[in-house]
Amino acid sequence: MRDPDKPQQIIEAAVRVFARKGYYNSRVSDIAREAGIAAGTIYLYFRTKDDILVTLFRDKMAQFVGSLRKAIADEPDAVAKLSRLIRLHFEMLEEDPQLAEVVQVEQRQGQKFFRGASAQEIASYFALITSVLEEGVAEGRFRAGLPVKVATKALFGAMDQMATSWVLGKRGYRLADTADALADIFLRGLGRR
Amino acid sequence: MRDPDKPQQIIEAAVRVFARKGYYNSRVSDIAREAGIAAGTIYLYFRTKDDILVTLFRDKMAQFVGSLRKAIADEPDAVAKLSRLIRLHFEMLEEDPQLAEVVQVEQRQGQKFFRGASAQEIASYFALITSVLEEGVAEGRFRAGLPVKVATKALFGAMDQMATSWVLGKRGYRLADTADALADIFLRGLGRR
DNA sequence: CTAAGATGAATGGCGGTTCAGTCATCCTCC
DNA sequence: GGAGGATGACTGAACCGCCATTCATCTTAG
Repeated sequence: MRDPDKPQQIIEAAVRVFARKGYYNSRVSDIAREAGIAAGTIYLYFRTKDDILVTLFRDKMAQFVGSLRKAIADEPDAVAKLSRLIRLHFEMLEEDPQLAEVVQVEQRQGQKFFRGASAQEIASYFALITSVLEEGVAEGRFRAGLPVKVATKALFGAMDQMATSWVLGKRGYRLADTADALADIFLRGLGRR
Repeated sequence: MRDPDKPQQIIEAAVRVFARKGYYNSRVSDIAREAGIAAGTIYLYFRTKDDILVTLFRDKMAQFVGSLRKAIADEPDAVAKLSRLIRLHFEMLEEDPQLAEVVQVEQRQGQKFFRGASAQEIASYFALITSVLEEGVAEGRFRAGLPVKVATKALFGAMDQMATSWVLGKRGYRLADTADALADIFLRGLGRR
């Protein structure tokens, strides 16, 4: 009789609370109140407070990468795929500003985040980008001998920084409006000629 | 009679301790022991534990940007400046792996870091990059109409991600060896043609 | 001798976690 | 069909370990 989507509700509540106050300033009891349950109940579904953050990130990230993967599959070539990927990355963050706040600013809690459970989810995003780049090289749309690993990290880092700046700037402009400019830099940077 | 470089010693000790155990797993008493002083002494020089982290970052970052600024001033044009900046950024991190660990992984403790005292130091690094890009446009070495703000964030983000990946990968290769590949991507991406 | 720096044991409070008790729901048996 | 019992999700007040910070005391330089 355990509510099967209570964990989900707790996670959604946690996103709102973390976005508002930051992870370390949030009390487990705050999350409980936001979710309309008692503090103790959270421990029926999550082992620790950290576990909430980790699960939150895993879920959201898996969803994020899944959507991206599906969406770019439609595109005809690597150039189109890359443009679409950048634009979609930005659009998805814009659609859920609270999640964006948490992911960009709160999520990166030291070793826990970077070396911990989240590493795999990031790796799968890297793999997605890498596959697009390799496809582009195979198609001859990106230059032969492109250092794919470097380019993957560079692109991810660039998108990530764009997103972080946007969040820190109180989202005072449309992030997706910068997608073309960023794509342009990278397409030139990766292309032949 | 206050030792004028005791704060510096405490900071250096903190770098070592934070690099080893992470910020949140480090006790103030650990830092004291590492510095060879009593825990209470730290509070003669720093208001709180957070203050140590913030000061650490401010000092190191100001130094970092200062060195970069000085070094690239020698270079003849924006292309050379950009290449030099990327290489130097990487070399400086490689020279002090413990500091790199702290800056890349431990430093980004949520709101404190991003919105707090460190923001200004990052802004000054952004300003440095922006000035190089604008110079490049003025020289005609980068294309006219280059979206300088986007390019600044993209380049910073790319370097930052390269550094983070390198730290997380246990520094199993030479970071500076990737500088040319990264510079290449950006110089093509920003250039004319 | 004095004053300022240094010490480190003691403190306080904070907040994650626990767990004894409550209650709603479902089952069983007369 | 309803009374009583069993189940287990849920509650939230209390606990307790932790550790940053303090301060009475000591040390040392001048």
